[in-house]
Amino acid sequence: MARDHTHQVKEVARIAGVSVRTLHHYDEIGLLVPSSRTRAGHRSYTTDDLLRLQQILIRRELGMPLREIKRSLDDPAFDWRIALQRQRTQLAERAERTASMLRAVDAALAALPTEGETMKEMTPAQITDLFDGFDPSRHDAETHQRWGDADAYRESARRTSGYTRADWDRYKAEAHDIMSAAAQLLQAGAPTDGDEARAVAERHRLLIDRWFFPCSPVLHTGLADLYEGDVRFGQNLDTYGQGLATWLAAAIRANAGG
Amino acid sequence: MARDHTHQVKEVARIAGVSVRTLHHYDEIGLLVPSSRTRAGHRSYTTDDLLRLQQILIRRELGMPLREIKRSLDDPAFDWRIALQRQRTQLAERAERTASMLRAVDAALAALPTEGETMKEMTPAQITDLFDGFDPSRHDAETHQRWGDADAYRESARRTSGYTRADWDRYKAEAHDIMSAAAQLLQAGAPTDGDEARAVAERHRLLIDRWFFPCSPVLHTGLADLYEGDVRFGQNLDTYGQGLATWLAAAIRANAGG
DNA sequence: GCTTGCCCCTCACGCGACGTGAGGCCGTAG
DNA sequence: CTACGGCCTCACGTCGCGTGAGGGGCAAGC
Repeated sequence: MARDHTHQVKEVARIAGVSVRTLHHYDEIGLLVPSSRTRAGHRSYTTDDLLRLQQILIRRELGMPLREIKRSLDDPAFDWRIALQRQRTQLAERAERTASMLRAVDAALAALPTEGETMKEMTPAQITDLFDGFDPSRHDAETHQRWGDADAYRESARRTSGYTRADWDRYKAEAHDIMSAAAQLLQAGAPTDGDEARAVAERHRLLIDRWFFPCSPVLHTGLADLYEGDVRFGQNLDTYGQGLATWLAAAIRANAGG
Repeated sequence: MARDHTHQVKEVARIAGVSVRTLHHYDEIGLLVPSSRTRAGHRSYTTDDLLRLQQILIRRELGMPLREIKRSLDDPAFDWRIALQRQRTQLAERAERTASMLRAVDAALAALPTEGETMKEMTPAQITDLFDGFDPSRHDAETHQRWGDADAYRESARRTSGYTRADWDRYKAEAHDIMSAAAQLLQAGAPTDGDEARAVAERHRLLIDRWFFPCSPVLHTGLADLYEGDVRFGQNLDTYGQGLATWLAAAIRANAGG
């Protein structure tokens, strides 16, 4: 229990996954001053020092500048609520940016010349689509105004809701195609880890991704569980063929795992 | 149609959401040299330049150093489609990471002592608890594979598959509770943006989050669309009551938006 | 014609969070 | 006694810009 053994720099660096120079730096700026030194002047880190380092690294990962980290750790009257809320808004902005960039990537993919065709000129609207989400002032409108105000919400709602009847019809058609393909494969006895099954799973993933939310392969497996587990949904999916939900879920996992 | 209009720096900066200085910098280091200059020496960006800029910004956001970006973009073997598709998945992963960090911060905020009354100084132990849900090892699995490797991976693997029969029964019971509650509210004519509806939506979000995948409120709205849009699912959900899918979707959006 | 703005230009220094040597001390092992 | 690995302290380099300073171009209004 009494692990009051002290560590020297290289050990600490290895344990924490940072460089020795970083520890020197943190010492220089007073962010992490080792509790003691050996007579030879070598830095000697205690377990408490390691805990402090852990806190430092967590905050650094959150994007907090070192100066702020120092204050937050040294000042007992530090206002955590404000700090955390600021981190929250920063993270929320980052999330928005990432999501918007995904849309931008999609826009760029859509603008790609199809099969050897030459690139067409783009309309201004297409160009702005390319950079949708890159402009900080846009989500300033969203975040600063509490997310819920009319304009900003509608802008974001373009993805999160408000599909038209025609949109739904298109979605249903696309979904139907994929489900039919899956049902055919299932009936033909195709293995869930085969190339065809993976292709179907990937099509399904991209469908979700385009229509609803960023759907990485990993998240897709979670969705597969949801499909498979939710009997209500499974029963209906199975109208396409006995056990289709299970089959598709397995294919999705194979697609993500390989 | 022939939109071969060129843009000057400030326009490009505004569109792309970067500073003019940044564009100057990219010009200096040869990363993005505008195709032409006016006789006055002003930079003049074409649509192709904008496309290149988009690539630059995406890669930058993904943490690629500018020097590498330049090399990869100048490489004659560069394939737009492959690059864009790879970026799609990387962005999706990043979105997941950001979402999980957001939830960790939210959890920390929720764990804060309520209202300045008893808001004395926090003990180091309390602070540690605050960040309990925020173990960097999880994210590092993706970034540099530092701290934890096996454990973190297993944690995530456990989530993505392999539920037992008993697990499913428990899930179904929990889901049934929530759906019943929602059906009751719907029948009682409760508004979708009321406190009760939001509570149900939040319970649903946490259900998904615990059982299937990290489910932020924003992603939850996407799932709501999926619920609402997927007639097959909607029909079944509606066995709980007429129009339940639509009602729940609206409640979810209200819960995310407010 | 001249000023007023607004946009543009080129230096050029500053900054945060380290990286990267240079040059030297400490202690143990051969 | 020397080699070696780990530690130390300067101190300058790097990356991706921010932030002025000092000045030109050009259309609009006085």
